[in-house]
Amino acid sequence: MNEEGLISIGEMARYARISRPALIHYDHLGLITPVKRGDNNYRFYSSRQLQSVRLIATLQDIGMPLKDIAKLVRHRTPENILHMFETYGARVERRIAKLQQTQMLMRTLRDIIAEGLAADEGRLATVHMREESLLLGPQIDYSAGKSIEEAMLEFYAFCLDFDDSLDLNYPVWGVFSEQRIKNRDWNRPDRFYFRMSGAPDRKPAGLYLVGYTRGYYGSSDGLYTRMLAHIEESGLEICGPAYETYPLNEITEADSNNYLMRISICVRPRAEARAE
Amino acid sequence: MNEEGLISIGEMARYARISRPALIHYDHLGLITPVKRGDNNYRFYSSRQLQSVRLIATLQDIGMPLKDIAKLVRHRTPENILHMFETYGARVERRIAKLQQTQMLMRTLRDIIAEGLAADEGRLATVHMREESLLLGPQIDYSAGKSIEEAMLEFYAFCLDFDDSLDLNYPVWGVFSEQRIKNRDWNRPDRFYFRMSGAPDRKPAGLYLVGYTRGYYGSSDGLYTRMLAHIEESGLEICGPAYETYPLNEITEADSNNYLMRISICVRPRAEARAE
DNA sequence: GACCCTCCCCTTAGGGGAGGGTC
DNA sequence: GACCCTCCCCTTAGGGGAGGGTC
Repeated sequence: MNEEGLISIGEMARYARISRPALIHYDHLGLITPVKRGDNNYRFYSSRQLQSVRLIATLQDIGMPLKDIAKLVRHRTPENILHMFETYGARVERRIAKLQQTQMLMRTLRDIIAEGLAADEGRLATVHMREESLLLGPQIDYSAGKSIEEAMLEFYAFCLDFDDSLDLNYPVWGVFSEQRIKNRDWNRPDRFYFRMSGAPDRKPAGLYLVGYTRGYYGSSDGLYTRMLAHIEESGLEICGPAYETYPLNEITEADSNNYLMRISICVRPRAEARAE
Repeated sequence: MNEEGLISIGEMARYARISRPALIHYDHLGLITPVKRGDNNYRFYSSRQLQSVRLIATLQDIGMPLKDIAKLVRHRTPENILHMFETYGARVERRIAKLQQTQMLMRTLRDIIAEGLAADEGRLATVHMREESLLLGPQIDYSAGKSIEEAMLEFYAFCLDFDDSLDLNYPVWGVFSEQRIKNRDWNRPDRFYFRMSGAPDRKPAGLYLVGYTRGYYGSSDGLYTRMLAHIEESGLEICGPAYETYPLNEITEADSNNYLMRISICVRPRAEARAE
């Protein structure tokens, strides 16, 4: 600080928490010009200018281009400033909502990946699973020779139809009906679904036989065969659909033969067994 | 969609909500390459790639540079992805907190400006004011010939000392002690303060005589003179400090002679009057 | 030694054509 | 007519020096 109570560019940078080059850039744009230049051409700012510098930095931080800031500063009136607060207040609101959505997404993906890492790949386990909320697509009609790729695209379109602001970030998985499993028709899901919190549909809580296997999408035959045998041997019976998920997929694996699939089949003790 | 269930770049752009040039850019960087090129050199993406495109777009949206995304995609493993979620989850958390702070700031500034616009500039009014939270600086010692500019800088330094993550966005205003007002020493506040919610100090609720005047910082003599006369005539007496604020200042006014100052002096009915 | 000045070159992530072919 | 391709030029907001002076 000099004897007039003015501060150098370095001091202003420190107080306002912006860089020295940024202040020089603002000066060049005429956004905020030091109140004085020394005989040595040094810039000197008044402490009153700190508030203006901070406002510029804050507006920039919430995404206002310097060009627009300059225009606003040139034509500043109470009305223009209030109008800007309204516009940008709404933008900041939306931005926060978006970031919170992204946090939800990251947590969901994290849980999915963690499950993949924790999977006991060799074993089949009968466990009680909690209810999950999911967005369930329509029944897929394969009669016209529709491919899985086509069906998946239709599912994406269905999701956008359901909520056109939906970000299609979540992995798409398949549901297989009891009938289809028993028919050993293991490569064509009945429906696709997203697992995401707040979705309208439910995977019911209950007993599921859970198994894991490695491989590219659709290489599930071996696992289904083992699971059906296990159901037979263990006195269980299928009592609902099977859900296929890929806890480890192209997001985490470079080698597509290394994707990790999980199948969970809804089961219960067999009728005869229960009658005993 | 073609017969293999693949989609064109335009379709991918629509589903993933990013621009066509952005997809081409991702392709050039090797970030996400279409599964196929047509004989006409058209790009064709598989529907499975939508998830990857969305992840890239989302990571970019939360501030990850494409270079880092490319590195992560090249070396993707469950562990690396989980680590990235942790790092960026924390960043998003901080970002949200910052944006919420900015919303608070915008609301406060909006209220201040709205007050300035609504001010009845000619009139003096005795009103009951609510408590306000503020950050009060130390008593200013003018004995060593300290200027107001210097004192204000010390106040800023004091604030950073109080909380070094404080953004100095809020306007700085002055408090004048009862003694100083009576001494007609109207140009040097006893303390500076910020008005901001959540601050530790208080402007007490109570009765205040409120007046407004236009002019540059410090041109308050005329208004104080009128206010003291009014207090005398109205059977009031001063019972606490005066608070000076500038509802309209360099933020909203290009002409510095047009700043709007508000003085609120803590008053009560005079003792003799009360005794009647 | 720490600061300040003025060039000047460089970067990121595409947007916007031009010029030409394709469904 | 709506899409797709490959250049190629342009933009925003400074960061990082070089080369030289100042407290």
